[in-house]
Parts: sequence; structure tokens; C-alpha cells
Amino acid sequence: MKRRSYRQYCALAKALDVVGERWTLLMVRELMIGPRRYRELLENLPGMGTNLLAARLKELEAQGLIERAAIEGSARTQGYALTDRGQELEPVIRGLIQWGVDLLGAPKEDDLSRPEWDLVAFRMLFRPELALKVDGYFVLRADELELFVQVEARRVALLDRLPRDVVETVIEGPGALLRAVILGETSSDEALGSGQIQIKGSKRQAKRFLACFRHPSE
Amino acid sequence: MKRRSYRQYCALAKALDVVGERWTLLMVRELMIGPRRYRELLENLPGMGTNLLAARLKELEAQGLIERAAIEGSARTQGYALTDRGQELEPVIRGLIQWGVDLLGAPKEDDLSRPEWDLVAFRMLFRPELALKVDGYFVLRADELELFVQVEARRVALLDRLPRDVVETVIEGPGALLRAVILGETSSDEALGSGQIQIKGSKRQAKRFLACFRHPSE
DNA sequence: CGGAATCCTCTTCGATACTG
DNA sequence: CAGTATCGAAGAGGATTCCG
Repeated sequence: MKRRSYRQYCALAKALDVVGERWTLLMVRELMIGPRRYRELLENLPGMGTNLLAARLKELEAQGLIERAAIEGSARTQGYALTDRGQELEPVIRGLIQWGVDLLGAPKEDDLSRPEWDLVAFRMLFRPELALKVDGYFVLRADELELFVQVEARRVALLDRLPRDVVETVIEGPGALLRAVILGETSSDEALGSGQIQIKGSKRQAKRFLACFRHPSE
Repeated sequence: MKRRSYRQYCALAKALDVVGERWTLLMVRELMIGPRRYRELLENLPGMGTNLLAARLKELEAQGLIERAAIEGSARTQGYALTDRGQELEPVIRGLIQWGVDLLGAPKEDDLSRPEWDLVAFRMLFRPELALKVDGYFVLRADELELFVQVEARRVALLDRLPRDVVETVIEGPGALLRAVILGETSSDEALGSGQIQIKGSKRQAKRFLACFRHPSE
């Protein structure tokens, strides 16, 4: 079971030797959501064979990208989690997601989709460099979805719920519109000007928040 | 000739459908150096079959990442060049190279290496966010290699030679040491303090320049 | 029952030979 | 020089079986 290698003394080639094979970066995406069990990985990576998953897990563990971890809730069963080294792939995932947004188009007939993937994309499309003076708590409501978001020191985090006694800004509107803003297809100005978005709290904050994603001009 | 696809409605999966296959990102690296002819690509991607190269070139051209381009110097023969869309993969390459640096270690016995790869890595390891007040021209001399570098508005560029009538800062030292600074294995302070590096011109500028790469603490 | 190894088929890869 | 054709080897995908 010797790994295939490009055999080039080049940081790019060495990186691809480790994470460039089929499924690997999608596994990293799954584990960026949180620790996962073998079965969960298999279910969320349809098309991937069980033998391949087992082999990749072993390789990635040997490479120090993932480790076995307890899964909260279910006792007894061990799962897999990203190590710090694995987490450091975030800029790579971020780059690929930002580049891949333009390929999304309309969902194909047989395209799978999972809400967790959207959450990863949401985090990766948030641009820290645009998040000056946006610190605070936000609630995004779109259709039946509700997101609790904290921005602090140019970093975005998704929360299970808001802490007590904080001031939040609520942004509510059609999913397609909010989605378009986040994907950079519609400008935040345009969206807010359309009258389809309701704000509770500071309108200025809401505007700043929605401007933290790609601008359509780019 | 139907492309294999993950069939997931996710920007990451869509990006990997296009650039996630074997050799593809290495081809992008080659073309980031400059336009290349078929033969040159084949020579610089040892191990890649000629049939695969031809197939990938067609796919990437169909996807709008590359285009046929005239090669300067040799008339008659057409080559391949990155389109703007292809250039936009730079953050992905950058992320992978920064992540892959730690995997380099000592060159393996049968690892190939090409100076052009180092030049790409050099550009990708330069951190614009650290390049405040570094604008100017630099000459890097290490062993028999000489590099002409311009920094302007937080961007780095490699030049064939310095323009006339500019003030340059010359940094000269052992290749291994300069390399270690650029890879983030040695701090710029330590390198400059070792007495092994000679500076011609502004010592402050040289220091600022060498601090534009990864710091060892990270 | 969840976690993982085994088998078998099909696709892709890699190397060489060949053609316009 | 720029690709196409061919074929053995390796990898991927799916079902089933084994293990605890």
C-alpha cells in the first residue's frame, strides 16, 4: 500500500500528494462541520466506496490530518475529527469554495445537497478583510432556516443560539435573495433597497454585515 | 467522454469536479509561470502520459481555464496560457503551497526539482498582508541564483532585470539560509543577526522585506 | 448494529508506439 | 512538434461478508 506521489520537490506537489486524491478534500469538508462517525461520513459522501473511505481515513490519520475522537451524545462509538494540521487546510477549502461559487448555477437534476454544506460555504465566503467594525450578533432568517451568527475581530462563527443579554441584529428575507448576496450575485445595497428584507435592530449593522461577502463587481 | 462528477450541489465539490483530478493543478502551476507549449508541459510534468495531457488540455480549454496562445520567440507554434478565470485559482495554489511547505523536508532521492517551481513558491509565500511600507526594488543573491524583485502596493513581482535609475536593496547570503527565511523555518531577525547575510542599501528595507514571509512561530 | 475487510467489475492512469 | 492509439497496471465504485 505505497502512496502514489508526483515525486516533485515542490510544496504544491507535496500538498497534492496528501490531499489531492479523489474524495480527500470532501472528507475534510465533512470534518470541518464537526467530528463524524464512519457511518455518517459514508452517508454524506454518496458514491464513495466503503473500502476507499476506510483507506483514506487510515492515510489521513497516518499523515496527522485527522484523529480518532469521542462523539458526544453517543457513548461507546469513536469517530474522527480534524487535527490542528487538518484545520489548517481551511484557506485551501476557502479558496476552492470562492472559486467554485461561479460553477454552481442551477442545481442539476441528480445533484445532492445538504444544509451542512451551505453552512461551510457560508463561513468560507465571509471575508474577514471586509469585516471592519462589524462586531456583534446577527440572526439570519430565510424561509424556514434560522442562523445565529457572531462576528468578532473579523472572524465569523455560527452559534447554536444567541447568548443572553446581547444586542442582536435580525436580517430576514427570501432565501434566494440572501443567498444571492452571500454568493456575490447581488449587492447588499441592491438587496436592502429592494424592500424584500426586514431588519430588526441597527440597519447600519445589517448593511455592514451583508457587505462582508463578495461584491458582484469582482 | 463524460466527466466524472461528485454530483453534489456544493461549491467545493463543483470546484473539485473541474480542478480536482490528478495533474490538473500542477498544469495550472506550470502555466502560472507563463505560456507553455505542449512539449514543455510534458517535460515539466514527468510521469504524466501524453494522452492524459492532451485530454486535460481539452477539458480545461472547454472549461475556460486555459486558451491557445502565441508563444513569443518561436513563431508558428501555438501554446497554452491561463485565462483570467484560470489565474483566479491563485488563492487555491497559494493555500496549497503554504500548507505544503511543512511537507517538503529534505528532498527525496528521486524527487525532481525545477527552479521555476521555486519561483512560483516564492511568489505564493510572500504575504501581502505583511508587506506594509516595503515598496521598492530588491535583488536577492543566493549561491549562483539572482532574483530581481519589485514590491509595490503589497504585491510582489519578479522582474527580468531592474529598471534604470531605481534604488535597490541587495540581499545576499547562503541559499539555504535565505530559503529557510522564505519557508518560515528561520526568522528574519535570526538570519540577519547571524552575520551570514550581506545587505547593500537600506538595512531597514531588507529587514522589512524578509519579514514578509511566514514567521517561524506560526 | 456500526465499523471495516474482501471480492469483482469498470474506469482511469501511465508508458510506449504510432501518425499528421 | 503536437498530438492519437493502444494496452497492461492501478484505482475507484458497489455489493457482500466478516468482526465485535
